[in-house]
Amino acid sequence: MAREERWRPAPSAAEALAAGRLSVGSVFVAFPTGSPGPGAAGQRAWAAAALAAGPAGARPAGEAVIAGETGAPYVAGLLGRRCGRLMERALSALPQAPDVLLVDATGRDHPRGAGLALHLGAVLGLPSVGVTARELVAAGESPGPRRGDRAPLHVGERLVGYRVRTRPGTRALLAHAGWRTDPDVAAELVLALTGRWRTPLPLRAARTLARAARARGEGRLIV
DNA sequence: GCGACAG
DNA sequence: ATCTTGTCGC
Repeated sequence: MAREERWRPAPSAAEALAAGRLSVGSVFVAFPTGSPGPGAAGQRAWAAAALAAGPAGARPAGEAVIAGETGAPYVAGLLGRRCGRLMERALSALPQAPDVLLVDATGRDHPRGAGLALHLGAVLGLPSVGVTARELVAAGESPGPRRGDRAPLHVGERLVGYRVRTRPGTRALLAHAGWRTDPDVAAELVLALTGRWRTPLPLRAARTLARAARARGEGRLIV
């Protein structure tokens, strides 16, 4: 594989979004309500992708929902085997490809340096950034209390991302460098897509879509 | 041996 | 991830 050039929105993620020159694709996988344990192989699952643009990603530009089965049981460090295919299918079903992927998974914070966010970007040929609530193998202090405060996350000596305070009074999120992105772009993008909510807007949209599909699939909702 | 362990 | 219980805020 040829060397991949670093990607970064110019002049900044926030300005590119505001100017309508940057679209973001996000995915979320929902699992059956009340299923016991961390998750088995061949389990029913619903994956939704959301395409967003505009300031803070507030403009919906497309969506896709698919149903399927998990490829493997949940094992920390092997999330791709469980959710990779589902996420790939949902993202590929979007009406158009986004400029960057925002994935609910780790990037370089991984035992082999390649979490699912990084994999998805490589497979789909798109820059990617990871967002999680906690680290896999990385370590770092927690950031200050104000929105925008950040603290570095390291795996050994290598900087792999940042803990980012996206909203005061809530737990910091982890922004992970992914495919063709570095830790600073990851943090910048996550901050540009948050404000009112702790979670980046496109990720929230995908989560809502996936859970609605699950509700329909479980017969809990009409429409 | 014990706890930790992305979603 | 999902669940549960409780609290705060719109």
